[in-house]
Amino acid sequence: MILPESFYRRDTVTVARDLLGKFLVANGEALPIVEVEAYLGLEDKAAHASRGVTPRTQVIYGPPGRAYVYLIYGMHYCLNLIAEPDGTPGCVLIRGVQGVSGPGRCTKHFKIGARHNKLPVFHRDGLVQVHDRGVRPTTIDVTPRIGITKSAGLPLRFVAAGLRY
DNA sequence: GTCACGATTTGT
DNA sequence: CAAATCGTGACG
Repeated sequence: MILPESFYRRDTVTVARDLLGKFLVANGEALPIVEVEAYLGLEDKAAHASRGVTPRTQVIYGPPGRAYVYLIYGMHYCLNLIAEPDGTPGCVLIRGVQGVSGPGRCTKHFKIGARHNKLPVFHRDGLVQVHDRGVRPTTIDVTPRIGITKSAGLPLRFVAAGLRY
């Protein structure tokens, strides 16, 4: 089933952990999420939302269950899912799905780009969806986030060590 | 308008 | 280790 909007209306870390094992569906393909990172609000200097509300970060402050897609280094897209209630910032970076490692490779694989930004992921006919197929991670590894300089070291990266179908 | 920079990936 | 490549945000 498609995860409802309420799934995302929780604290960012909880959403991040619960996203492991859920299926990312786009471009006619479905693969389980195996690696994510949580990005918080003003106190998290590595998060785009830490600069406050701007045209770009507005979606992160908006209602949950939307996609936040942005271009990084002028050549790769990163997919995030908005968490927390409307008005509270927080999002989860999809770093990897089964067989595909790296946020840039992930979006490339699913052909996700700028046109997906701000789209809800809980709609039946949406371009991007997230499904629950009853798959759960066997264990979850927790580590610092990758590729950041600010707020480095925080244990906000979550990796599914295995998947139990 | 101008400018420095980045939640990456790939090749040397 | 360095290049590729461009939207965003800060500043004037």
